[in-house]
Amino acid sequence: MKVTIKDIAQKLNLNFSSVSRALNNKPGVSEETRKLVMKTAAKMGYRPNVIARGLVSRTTRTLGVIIPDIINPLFGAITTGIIETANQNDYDVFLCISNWDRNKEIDYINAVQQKQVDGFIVKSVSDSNTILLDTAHVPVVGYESWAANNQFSSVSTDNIKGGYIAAKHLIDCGYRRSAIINGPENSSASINRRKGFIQAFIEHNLKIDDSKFCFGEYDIESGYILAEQLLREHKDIDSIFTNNDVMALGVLKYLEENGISPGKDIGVIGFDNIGIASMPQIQLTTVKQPKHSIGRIMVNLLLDEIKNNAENIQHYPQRILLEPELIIRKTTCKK
Amino acid sequence: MKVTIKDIAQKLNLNFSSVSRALNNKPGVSEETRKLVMKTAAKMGYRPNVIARGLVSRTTRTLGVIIPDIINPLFGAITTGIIETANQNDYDVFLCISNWDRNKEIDYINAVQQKQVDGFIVKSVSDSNTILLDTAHVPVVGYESWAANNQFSSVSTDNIKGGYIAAKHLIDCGYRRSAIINGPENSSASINRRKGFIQAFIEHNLKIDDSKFCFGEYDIESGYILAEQLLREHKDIDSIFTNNDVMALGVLKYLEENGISPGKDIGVIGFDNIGIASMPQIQLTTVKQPKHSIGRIMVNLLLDEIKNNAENIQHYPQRILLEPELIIRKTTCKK
DNA sequence: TTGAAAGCGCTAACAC
DNA sequence: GTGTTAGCGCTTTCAA
Repeated sequence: MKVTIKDIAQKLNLNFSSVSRALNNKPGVSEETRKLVMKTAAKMGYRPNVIARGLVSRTTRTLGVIIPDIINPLFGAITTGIIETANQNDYDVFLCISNWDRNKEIDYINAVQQKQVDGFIVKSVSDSNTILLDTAHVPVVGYESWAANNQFSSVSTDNIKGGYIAAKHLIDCGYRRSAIINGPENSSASINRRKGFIQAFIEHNLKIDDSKFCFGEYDIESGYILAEQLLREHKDIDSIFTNNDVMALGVLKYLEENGISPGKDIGVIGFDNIGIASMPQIQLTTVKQPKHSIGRIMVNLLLDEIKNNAENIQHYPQRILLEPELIIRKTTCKK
Repeated sequence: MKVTIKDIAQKLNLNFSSVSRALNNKPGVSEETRKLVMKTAAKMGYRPNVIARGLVSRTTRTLGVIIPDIINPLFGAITTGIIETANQNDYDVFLCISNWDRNKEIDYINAVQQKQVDGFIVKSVSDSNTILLDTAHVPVVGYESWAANNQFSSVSTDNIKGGYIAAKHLIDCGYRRSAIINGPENSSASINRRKGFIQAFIEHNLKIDDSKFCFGEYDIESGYILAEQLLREHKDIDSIFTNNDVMALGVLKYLEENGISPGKDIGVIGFDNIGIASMPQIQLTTVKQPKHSIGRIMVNLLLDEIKNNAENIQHYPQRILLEPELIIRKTTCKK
């Protein structure tokens, strides 16, 4: 059986509240009893029930994290950053994978709150879910959710800028007829990256054809299929910007299988800079997101809000925008 | 403020236990009040405090998961399987990343129990930690921990067999002078894979040189460094078996950078079959583990034990061994 | 310094 | 059908 403070109080002929004081290093117990209690607790294999403790303190020292997918190394790295930083601050993490499913995400948003997390982080699959975040009972930090009227804080890489520098690089390389493989049509990250991309083309008096935008899931298969489709329908495409590296891998897969050489025959640029992108066999040019930092920053922001909340300090949603960085490798180098 | 059953009881001039009954669809309330309660609860934004509920029921419908690393796609896939299966059974998951740190793992083993998980899954970094698992207060399922006297259940791919089929394949291909890049020296998975590998060599009257075993971390860098070292010290090596695919990627990286062609100049075979292994640019021959199934099976096993535990059914630790599968690609094909 | 008692939000046994 | 009460394991206030 699990041993409780009552068990150890009984054994020592003490009141359980004295045991509690001793165990928590609170004043009001003699050094003698404290030591005795500590020793007996250890001997009996006592483990405090933090659940019960949380009922009293109304905090659980637990954060919720809701992400779409953990196989994508981008989220793997962000999650690692989140868990590390949370742990450093003595928080644990509830991880929920929405699997890009809107309704599952909604379930999770409710679930973490029922589990009394002190706050949570969400990479929302759908902007429409952010209403739920505004009405959350605890602080929330979003990743890549940024609508002007959102009441919760958010962190994001500057996607417009990211798209811009991707396009700028392609243009500098001499590419003129780019296509974009986007994520889902309503993904705000995707929208902003595209916006920045187009902006660069316009600034250089180049035009980019709407028919060369296509949309898919953020996975290898989508990249593969859309590359095939684009290249079949538009013989003039000289470069492809994919909305993330995983999709770019799908593109590279298609190209390799069809004897098209990326960097020579066609330019390819991704987004994220996942680990695999630097493999010599891949050498994918991409726009880097500071993945690990994103996780760390989100947790710090969240913990701040949790503290402010506890101290009744007025809440203002914060928006943190991180710098993207161009990583030039071998899949772009026409000139 | 968070609304509780008392709040809604007060509003409705009901006793809070009636509200509880209504909310939980328990008998003992008129259909009329039930509906009224439901409606008011929804209107007031009531969210049950599952923490408090858990105090009473002594269950939390939460599983702990302790793994070393989430960036490695192997664990990503296993974790996805775990979370999916847990969710299907209405359980949530506490994810802990030990980062290959023995002491951090110990902390987590205690932490999840303090959080009153109903059971937990561990991929232990060190066999010495399994003592803690035997004395856990709740059911435990291990991944790749299998000592004869362990009291907890475990799931593993048949690593001996996996090593064996890897060696057999190399031999069939005509390779005769293999090296092994192992994981950490005390990793039981590593030990077993090596054992099976050596066994195949012996059965074929081939001998394999101890000096060609080297040990490292399960990451790309280790694979890279050890490949360099092995190939510098042993000019005669014709093939390398790495203990996981991530290390194999490091080997491939080294080979590519040094103009050595895997599959032609040297054979490379990995373990796990992570997604990236099938990329046409990589085409890594490997031994597949049924990653997703591993997650699913571990959860099912754990839930079984949780149920048995609740019903006081005698506990016998179970050991489930899954079949590895050879996936032949382009990094081995001497002949 | 220690004990007694209340209460965190909830469920469940028992009265009425 | 509804209210009362006790109690899950713990912290905290108030008495002694």
